[in-house]
Amino acid sequence: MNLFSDIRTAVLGAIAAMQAEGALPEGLNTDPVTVEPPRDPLHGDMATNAAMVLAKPAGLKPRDIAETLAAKLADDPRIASAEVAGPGFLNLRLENTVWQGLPAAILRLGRDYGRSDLGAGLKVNVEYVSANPTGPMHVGHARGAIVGDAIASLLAYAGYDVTREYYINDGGAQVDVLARSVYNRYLEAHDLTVDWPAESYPGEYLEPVGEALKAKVGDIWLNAPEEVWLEPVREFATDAMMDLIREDLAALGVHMDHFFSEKSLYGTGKIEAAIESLRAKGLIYRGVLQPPKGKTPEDWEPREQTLFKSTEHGDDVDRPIMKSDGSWTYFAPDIAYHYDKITRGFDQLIDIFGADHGGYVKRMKAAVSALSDGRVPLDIKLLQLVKLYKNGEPFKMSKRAGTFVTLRDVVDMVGADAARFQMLTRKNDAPLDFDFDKVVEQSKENPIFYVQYAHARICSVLRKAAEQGIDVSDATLAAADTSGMTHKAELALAGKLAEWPRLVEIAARNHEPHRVATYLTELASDLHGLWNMGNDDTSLRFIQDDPATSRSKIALARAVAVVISAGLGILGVTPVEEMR
RNA sequence: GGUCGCAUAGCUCAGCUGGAUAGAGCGCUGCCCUCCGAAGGCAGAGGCCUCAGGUUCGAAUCCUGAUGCGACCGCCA
Repeated sequence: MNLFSDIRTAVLGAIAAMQAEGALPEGLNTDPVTVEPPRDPLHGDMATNAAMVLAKPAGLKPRDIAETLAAKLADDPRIASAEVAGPGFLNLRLENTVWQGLPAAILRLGRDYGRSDLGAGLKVNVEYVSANPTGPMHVGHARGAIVGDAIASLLAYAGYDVTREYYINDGGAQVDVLARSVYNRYLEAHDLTVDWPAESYPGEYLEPVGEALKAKVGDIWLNAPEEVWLEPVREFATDAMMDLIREDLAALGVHMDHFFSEKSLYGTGKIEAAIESLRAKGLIYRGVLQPPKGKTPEDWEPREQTLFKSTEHGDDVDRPIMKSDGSWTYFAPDIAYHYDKITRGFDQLIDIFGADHGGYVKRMKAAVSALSDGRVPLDIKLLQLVKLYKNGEPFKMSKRAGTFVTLRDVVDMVGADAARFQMLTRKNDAPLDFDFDKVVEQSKENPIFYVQYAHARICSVLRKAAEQGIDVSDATLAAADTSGMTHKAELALAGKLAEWPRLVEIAARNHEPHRVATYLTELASDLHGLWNMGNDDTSLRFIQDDPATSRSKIALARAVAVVISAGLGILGVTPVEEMR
């Protein structure tokens, strides 16, 4: 249920009635008609721009349309008044009964209040994290994991059929480097001394992998040439790394539906098939690229390569898909991977990348556009850096100094809930400050605490009421008589709850889960405000002398808790019932 | 040089995909617990929404350009 769309439907009905009477021409596009909360509550409960957006196509004055529309809408039993204001706004005031009925409706629906059919079951693939399987994940990966996961949850809540996917970069040269590093650890496990080349992963986390390899194969590869062991060690090592990564993700509460191996694209004809698909559209050719404008690399020399004509789909230059030695560039498997997603029937694709991959957005979008003939939209979210702080001081990461912060470190230090909420308080294209002390601080400065505190306070009221023998089950609360709910603070809180389904749709449409965090903070603020009003005006306290009145007050509070719980659920944060 | 992103209160940031007098937290000033959790709340002060054009009934929001900051820039993923 969504009060804003309900009223919008009423507005559209009134417009249709005016058309039937000849007061408005037929065939008007009503898509731009919105019903939204006015910025200033004094203007009413809801405002519509209908008269203003219809004025021009209808050839009429906005205020004239608004006057007629207002008269029609005033007949709606839910609408108390409709007033024309400003350049042609129509300010609507709803009957108190509408707000009074909201808590019961929310309690009946539970956390499903706010669910939307916006997605209409469309299949969406959200690809995120996709860290190279060469070591433990660091804080940057954590942001990607959390944001991707929250987008996936948000879209699922908004009615999309969502698949969470991880692309394992196990096909490139870096996994060979990993394999050699693990082989070194394997040699060390046999008490041999080894040389570490510059290109290697000397981290201690590979020691147990070397030990495990020794335990598995014994000494059979000690003197074997690389051709013999490279392939099996690579597989052994990447499996071990993926186990590590899966554990790290689980610690954050992230669970993928599908892991897609880049390696599975090689030698299976999948890359060739994807490229053939492009070739069939006339988008593959042999050619020589110009050097990048303004910055010619020292060793630049013209080379003929196999190119993808990405410029036909919005890119700035065509992109190489095959190196001059005939092997694929990294772009080729990326094309094949996205081709695979398209052929699996996804209607929309979302990729979560680090900001350092910004240069690949256009070519990737071009590839998806070409492969799907423009049918499948690809949205790429670029995540800015996470800046770490400790006690307000910048915290520099350094592998050598031993202050390299892994994803697991973050979870161990602040917990998955605090980490998740904090990472979701900023939009993706803004850098994020992450202070290890502030995210666990118990004060209103810390939004996660502030929201949790509101939820805990409500739970506290429910416990207290139950102790006094008041039945606070949702079913009983939903049946409470809320006709006494007339104070403007209570009605305003109900109004905030009415915005939840609308906010879900806006956030989902934009793939912006941070809006949920922002909304929850506002909702918590309203709850705290009402709570404190109870200090001066005892009639606003949730628990009253009379059980029936108590139930009607508690119904509103409980509805707030339900929405907080639903919102936190989307963010992957567990609502707490008491602060300790 | 090119591409992309960002620019809003002293600081950190929201701002509903174009709406009315631009919001919150911190910091500053002054208040509120005999009362469900004060771990909270209320009020005040604080703005050229970087700048210049444009689009229209209307712009912090969309377009163009400028300035500043950041990321990236042909066989590395």
